[in-house]
Amino acid sequence: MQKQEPVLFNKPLYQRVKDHILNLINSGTLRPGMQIESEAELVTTMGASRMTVNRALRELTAEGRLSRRQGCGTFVATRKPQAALFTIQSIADEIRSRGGSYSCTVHLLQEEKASPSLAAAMDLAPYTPVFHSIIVHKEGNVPIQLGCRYIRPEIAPHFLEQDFTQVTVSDYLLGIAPVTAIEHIVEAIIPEPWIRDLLEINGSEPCLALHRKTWVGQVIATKSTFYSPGSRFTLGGIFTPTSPGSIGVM
Amino acid sequence: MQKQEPVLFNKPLYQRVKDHILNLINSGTLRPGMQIESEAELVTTMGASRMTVNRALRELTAEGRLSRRQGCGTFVATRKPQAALFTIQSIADEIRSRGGSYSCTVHLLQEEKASPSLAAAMDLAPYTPVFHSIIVHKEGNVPIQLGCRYIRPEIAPHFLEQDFTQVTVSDYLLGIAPVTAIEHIVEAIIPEPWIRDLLEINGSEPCLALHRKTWVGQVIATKSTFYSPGSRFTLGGIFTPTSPGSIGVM
DNA sequence: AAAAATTATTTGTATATACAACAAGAAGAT
DNA sequence: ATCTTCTTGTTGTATATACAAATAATTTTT
Repeated sequence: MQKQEPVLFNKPLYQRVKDHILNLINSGTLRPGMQIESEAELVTTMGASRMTVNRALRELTAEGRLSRRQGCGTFVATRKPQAALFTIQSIADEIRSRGGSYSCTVHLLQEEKASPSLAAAMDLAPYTPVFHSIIVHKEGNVPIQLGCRYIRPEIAPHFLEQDFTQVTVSDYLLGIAPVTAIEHIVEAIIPEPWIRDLLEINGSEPCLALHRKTWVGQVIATKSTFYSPGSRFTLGGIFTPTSPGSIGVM
Repeated sequence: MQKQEPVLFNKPLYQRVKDHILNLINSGTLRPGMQIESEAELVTTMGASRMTVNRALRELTAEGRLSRRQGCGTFVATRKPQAALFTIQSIADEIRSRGGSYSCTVHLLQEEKASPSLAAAMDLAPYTPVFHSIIVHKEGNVPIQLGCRYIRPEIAPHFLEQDFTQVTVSDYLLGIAPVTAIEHIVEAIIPEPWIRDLLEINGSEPCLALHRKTWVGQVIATKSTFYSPGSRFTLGGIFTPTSPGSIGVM
């Protein structure tokens, strides 16, 4: 006997509630900051139980589309464009999240005049002033990476006054400007002597260099990160179609 | 009179269940791929109801720490594997490693003459022949990413004869040529209609585009990958000074 | 009028229950 | 032996209920 085909194309109910809200947001009916129906109202309009509605709204909140306040209501999240799409994870968090003790040393933090080659890379006129920082990040006493940054001063006028042993450069910059694009180049190099010194490398071992250009509108910051030999990192990783978008960058 | 401070350090129960699992993972008691207690067992060991346990495990799954299969069990998600200096991880392995069924569709595989802009990006003379492929990768029936590649023919003369439903393009190319440098550019775009069609996107949701240039000596291949909305991936991640270097790239 | 207390609304968490869907193994039929 | 069917255990979803906690509006008191 043939088994009856259920043919249940229907998505789960909580997913239909999520789609319903997303449609209202994407179509512009619900705009950022506006309050949406309460759970109780959605229970009647969608014909779902409150727990199901609650799950839908909770997941949309975790995905950064909604913002909820107990006792107040549910609102369409104001999407700082990059906040929903980009989460740039700091090296400090990375180390602490695996139980290590993080510290860093600021070896240089000053204004310089851009060399012609740097100016070209940053779309500047030669000898324009730029901010330059060199910071070594450590896990315990072991140097992990060396960050060498050049930043256009107009983006962060008070850059030189910051205490980057307390707030990472990334965190500081991300609090100031919305990133619109990132470019990465990865290469294997023989580090120059000054890099070997700061990373406490003995011989002439090859190490990884990751060069990052960050666009903030048309303006540009560049960072070169040098990793101690034997370091590994992952470009690419897990991704799932249901989870919120995030990009972690060291 | 000062109001009495409630001092309620207790986290919610579902959070304590999450912490419990995370501790077992981080301490190494539970290793990637191992099966964890079933919901029913956690109900007894943690003293929570099944719905609460279910919520904890569901959120950990959404966060990429666990992998669940209906009827089978819950497993610690396998994160970064491998060694070698460069390990370019294929999307197929990525999907299979978390228990999904991988498939792909070759929508285009032909020789074309490079447009002036493409030729400039690839360091070619305009209208030089290049190989062009468009492939959609799916997990189950859900399109996950769309890969659009241009390749210099002299690198892979038999490119057009391959069956890329059996071997991924990445695997094929890596078997031929040693990569010497990679460049990534990540951006958020509103996908063009033909991309929306292939990724089965309804509205005009923004999706991530990852553009990769690959140097093989001086020669160049380019790939643009478009991710379905809501996808997340990680650029950067865990790195340890003791483990062999590896770079996974999708 | 201002402050305090109360009430109503809304979200946050937790439980018990139920059934569906899937996977793997066991038992039975061929 | 091999295939089929059944059973069992697992996760996935949905509901009704309950109480806690935060916020806003209202009422009462001073």
